[in-house]
Amino acid sequence: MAKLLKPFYTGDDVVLIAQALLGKKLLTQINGVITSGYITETEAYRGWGDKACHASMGKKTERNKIMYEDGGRAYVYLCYGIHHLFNIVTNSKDNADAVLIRAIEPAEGVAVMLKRRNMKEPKYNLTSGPGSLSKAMGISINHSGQALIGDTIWLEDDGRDVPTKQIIKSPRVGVAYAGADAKLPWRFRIKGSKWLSPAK
DNA sequence: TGGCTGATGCGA
DNA sequence: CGCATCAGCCAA
Repeated sequence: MAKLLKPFYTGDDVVLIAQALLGKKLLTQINGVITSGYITETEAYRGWGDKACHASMGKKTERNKIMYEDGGRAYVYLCYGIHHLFNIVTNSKDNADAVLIRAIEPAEGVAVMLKRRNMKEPKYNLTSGPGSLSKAMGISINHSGQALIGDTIWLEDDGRDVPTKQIIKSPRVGVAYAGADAKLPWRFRIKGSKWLSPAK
């Protein structure tokens, strides 16, 4: 329905944006085929003062430089040499914030998603987990830097409301190396959804 | 529960 | 230039 536009992404509080993204619809159009799903799980990463962020303490590399651009772009990177993880860059230029999308609830194009994942029938793990959902949606590192305002990857507000009390807040996954920042409750999940990555 | 996987970005 | 690192998945 209503496509999310630039101002949504350029807000300066990535923790709020990460929560606002819950219930929003993520769509991709790859080779003319549309797949989509509703976001059920996110994590916030802040460039300034968050050691768990790729761009913490102003660290800038060939891979993460896209995080320093202004909001509304995709940041896709390869994890463990296998998994393509999809992030949404937020905030203004030189504020390297991003939201990692960890899980979605499939909507359109389920048959295509199954094919991409070599699965026969839909199971809850079809799109739960950041690597899984990228694969199901056809997102790869080739899309890193891609604007989210176009017609390849974009988000819509379909009117799904996620009240604050329905949001589970917990520490982020796999960031033990970040010291005290590992305890920040910046992982957000929709309470009761069956389409979440395994709780830890 | 552990093995696999390979680009990334360090230190040398 | 080489190798340790790693924000995960899948087959058992």
